[in-house]
Amino acid sequence: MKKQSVTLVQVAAKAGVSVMTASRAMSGDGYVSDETRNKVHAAAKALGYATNTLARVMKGGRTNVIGVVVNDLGSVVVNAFVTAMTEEARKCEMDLFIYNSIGQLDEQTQRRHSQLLHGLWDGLIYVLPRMTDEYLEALEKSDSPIVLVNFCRRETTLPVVQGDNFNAARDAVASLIAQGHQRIAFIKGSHWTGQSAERERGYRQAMADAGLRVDKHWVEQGTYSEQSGQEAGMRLLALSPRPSAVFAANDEMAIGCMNAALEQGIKVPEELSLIGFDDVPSASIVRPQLTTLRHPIALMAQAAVQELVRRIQRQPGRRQRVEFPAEMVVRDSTATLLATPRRRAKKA
Amino acid sequence: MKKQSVTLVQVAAKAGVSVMTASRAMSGDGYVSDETRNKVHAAAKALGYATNTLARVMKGGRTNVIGVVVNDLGSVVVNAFVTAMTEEARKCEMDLFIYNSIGQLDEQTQRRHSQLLHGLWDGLIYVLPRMTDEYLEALEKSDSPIVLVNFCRRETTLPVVQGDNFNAARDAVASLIAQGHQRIAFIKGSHWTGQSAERERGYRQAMADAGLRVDKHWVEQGTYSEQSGQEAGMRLLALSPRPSAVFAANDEMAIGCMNAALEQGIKVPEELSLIGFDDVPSASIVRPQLTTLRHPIALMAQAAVQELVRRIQRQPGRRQRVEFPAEMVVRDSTATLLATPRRRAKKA
DNA sequence: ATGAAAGCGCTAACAC
DNA sequence: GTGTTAGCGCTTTCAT
Repeated sequence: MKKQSVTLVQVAAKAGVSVMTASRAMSGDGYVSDETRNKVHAAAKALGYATNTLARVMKGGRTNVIGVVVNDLGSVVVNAFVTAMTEEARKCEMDLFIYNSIGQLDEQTQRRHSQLLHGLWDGLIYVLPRMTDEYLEALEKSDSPIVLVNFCRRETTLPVVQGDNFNAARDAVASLIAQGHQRIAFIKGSHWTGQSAERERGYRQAMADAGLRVDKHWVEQGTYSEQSGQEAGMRLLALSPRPSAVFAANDEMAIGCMNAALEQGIKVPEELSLIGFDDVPSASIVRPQLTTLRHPIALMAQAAVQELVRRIQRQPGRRQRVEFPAEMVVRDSTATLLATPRRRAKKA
Repeated sequence: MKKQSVTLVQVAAKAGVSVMTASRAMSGDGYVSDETRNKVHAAAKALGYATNTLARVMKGGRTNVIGVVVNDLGSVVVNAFVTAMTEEARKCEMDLFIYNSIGQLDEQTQRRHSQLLHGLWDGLIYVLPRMTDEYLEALEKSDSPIVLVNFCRRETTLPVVQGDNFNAARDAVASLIAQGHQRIAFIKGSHWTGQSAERERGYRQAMADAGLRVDKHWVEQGTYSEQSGQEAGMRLLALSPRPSAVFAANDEMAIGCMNAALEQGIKVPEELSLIGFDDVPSASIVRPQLTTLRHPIALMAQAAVQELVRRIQRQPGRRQRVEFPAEMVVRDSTATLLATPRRRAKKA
């Protein structure tokens, strides 16, 4: 720490009081006469004194800092969460640091974190976490305040704030069915957070509710990337008869699928309806604009920060798992299926 | 800090040595017999010991943490920088935390930071910083390692890593002139980092080099937002004669301008050529795809981290200001001006 | 090669 | 109201 420039000792000396009195005057709790307080404040200002947070932490104090751990800050959704959380944290008079853990959270990284971060944060929020079960278990045992956002891969004792993927997906697919679609495909994303699985569950539920069979070729595995969506799209569009609608686990894959369709001269939405998830900016830039589903990110971010703050302050936490309904954004990539063109698409 | 679970004291006790020996064994410097070291390591592992970074810092040690301060994490460019820096930091065996200071850095926030961060970071990188002169001066006086990225609003004694805005802008505008354009407009961005001013300087230089006059109505003030670009575009396209090309200080504004043109039925690039800056993802999604300029973000991020690490290790820093050439990405929003349609655009 | 003591800057707990 | 004592977990002396 290279000898902090100005310490409480100097402030106290300048103000002609004891260190403890200076401490009380600065922190605001404990009895200090107005006169003394003013003297101390004046001295502190004159010297340009700044509290050494580390030293305070060493004594068990709060830092008023929230840590947010993400796996992929480049993701638009993650980014939106982080930004909204930063604003909400500020409202709670807290600061917020972001740790971009590229890749999976395993025991190794866990070590580093608990070492490095222990004591630095008052609490931690994991946004769309990709973590091993071991890591999660370690977190569950920890006694420091933690909140998970959009994690539903498995049950946990930690508080979770999440968007409703199942119902959103079911309703979206139901709306396709209502438009006359029967051969509806689904492109999965990575399994990390469990969101893709929930969306798939919603998809299957809607199909089942309508008494429609799900052909095993209609469910493709992607990786949330546009590229993977395009590849999955190629495979789906090569089927005969081909699906008349595709629901992708996120917008990027839906856009990739759209590109695959356009490449083959298949018109969207006339010949192929598409629905994505997340409502990223690109969704309203591509033509046709993408119909999609959207979590209320700002609300969720607020809820997560507030829940964390509550736990930091040892107030009774709210419910253990809070779920927010998603919203469907209908744009131009979905249309009623007029006639069912039973032509066999044989072209490569 | 709520009583750290396992401390060196316990490890030492378990290994049957003194705390100091345990410390030496863990940190690796100082003489410790192999046997003792092994005993200590075993004990540490068994107990799940993790060094308390804070305590170490209190004694003047390094944290191996780099802090990155940004003003707007939502910006695609900022985000790309941060991601690249995180990767580079990891290569240097450092961790990297991000602080998203929404809005301007002034004396108030400066206080908080120097307080909170002092001792926590080994060094700080400011990416596209928006700071008051007072803040910058405080930074210049500080003796902790600091690197600025893409800041050129004014001279500074701090090391700066930046992209070459002037030459990039000049060459881009020169290429428009080579395509026959003469009435070329420029849309400025916010003044924070000074990058817009440099791009404007390049624009004016290219015009002057070609002996072209810059009509004062051709230079519009925007705010880097798509909305502001659209508004500036409306004003520019209402001029008579109207500009045949627009160079915007960033892609978002160029896209806004493109939308303004499309709304008025002005064809891009046939009737209006457009060049942006940054090469954000949207630039290749819009139709026509946007011609733009791009800083080598990954290289710059690496340079910034490496320079910072050098200064942290008290190695002789390299040059005080490093500039990277930008690259022009020619897409479909620019075209040769065939005939100069001198028709008066009178429609509102 | 190992250990003992001192102290980084701050604040809870107790005096006065 | 204010001062004194002690100690957070670690590492830098200095001694052994």
